[in-house]
Amino acid sequence: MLQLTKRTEYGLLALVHLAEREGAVVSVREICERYPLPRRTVAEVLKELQHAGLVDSTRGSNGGYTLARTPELLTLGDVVSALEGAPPLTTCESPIVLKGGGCEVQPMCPIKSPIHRVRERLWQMLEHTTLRSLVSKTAHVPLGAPGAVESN
Amino acid sequence: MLQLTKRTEYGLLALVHLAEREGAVVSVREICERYPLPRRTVAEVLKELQHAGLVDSTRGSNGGYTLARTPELLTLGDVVSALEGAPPLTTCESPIVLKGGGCEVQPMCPIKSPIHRVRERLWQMLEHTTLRSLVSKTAHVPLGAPGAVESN
DNA sequence: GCAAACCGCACTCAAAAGGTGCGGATTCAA
DNA sequence: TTGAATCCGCACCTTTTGAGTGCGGTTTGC
Ligand code: SF4
Ligand code: SF4
Repeated sequence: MLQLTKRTEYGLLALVHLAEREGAVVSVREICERYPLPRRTVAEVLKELQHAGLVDSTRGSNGGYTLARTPELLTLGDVVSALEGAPPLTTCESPIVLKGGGCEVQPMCPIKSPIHRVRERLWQMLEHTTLRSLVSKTAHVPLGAPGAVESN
Repeated sequence: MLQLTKRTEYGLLALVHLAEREGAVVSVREICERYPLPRRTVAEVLKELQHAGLVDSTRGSNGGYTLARTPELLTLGDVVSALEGAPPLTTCESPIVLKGGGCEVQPMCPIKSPIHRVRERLWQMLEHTTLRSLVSKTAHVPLGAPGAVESN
């Protein structure tokens, strides 16, 4: 399904919050007080982002995460790539799996090449969308609004 | 996962074949002799495409499917839309589901708007890719190549 | 009448996504 | 020193989605 995973959304939200608090060490708890997200899963995602080198972690009592680069150098593509792998878009062209022998149609596939082209474009779009552009557009939203949601 | 479903690929392959045999009534059997695909599932897909008005069906002994429009007017977007619904890209912005009450973050979501923008772009790409462009690029491939695949 | 094709529903099976349990290590601060 | 807060790592479970099939029916041409 042509859709981003929830994990990716969580990651983006977390990164946006990290960017807003530029430089500060931010705990998962704080992120989940800002947005009504499952704490544990967000932690999972942050861990993956740290593995991918997008954020740095500080352990201990006042620990948390910080951006590893400036928001200008952090793209949507980086996040997607870190959390979902490069977008294959088709079953073949996937650098990861290729299990089960791959697609039988491949040698005669007429749609492989055109779809590959679409994939490249999509990827370019993602890589040209920086975290900065996500933050700036919402820097003026009211922060104090009590959402009053109950999930976790 | 940012990926097209196999059903969509099957649909595209079928449509390409229909386009190649312009106007002719083509049976599912013939498509599956051309490409090594699970016959039954392709039939399922064709049925969906017919429901969406992309192909016409003819019943009976010499029955099969034909394109409902010319390849120039049939876009990748039409196919994806028919088989997967419009690409939501995010959990919200999905015109179909919205079950479970939708996303709790929505009222304060900083990434909704930018991602929506990406989605629009993607959608435009898909809608500007016609079936014709898929066919023409492979009109010269050798058709008699015996792939020698065993599935189905 | 028979065979070939589409029609329609519902059902199973497998994979992916989403989320959690639990114990451990690290740091800070009282 | 003690304890609370935080990240760490692995494995596990549950829900959702995707892929494919069973089976009987209807339509059409020979
Ligand atoms: S070879 Fe063609 S049909 Fe097979 S996975 Fe790639 S694009 Fe899809
Ligand atoms: S509101 Fe934001 S977090 Fe929620 S589904 Fe939409 S984009 Fe994702």
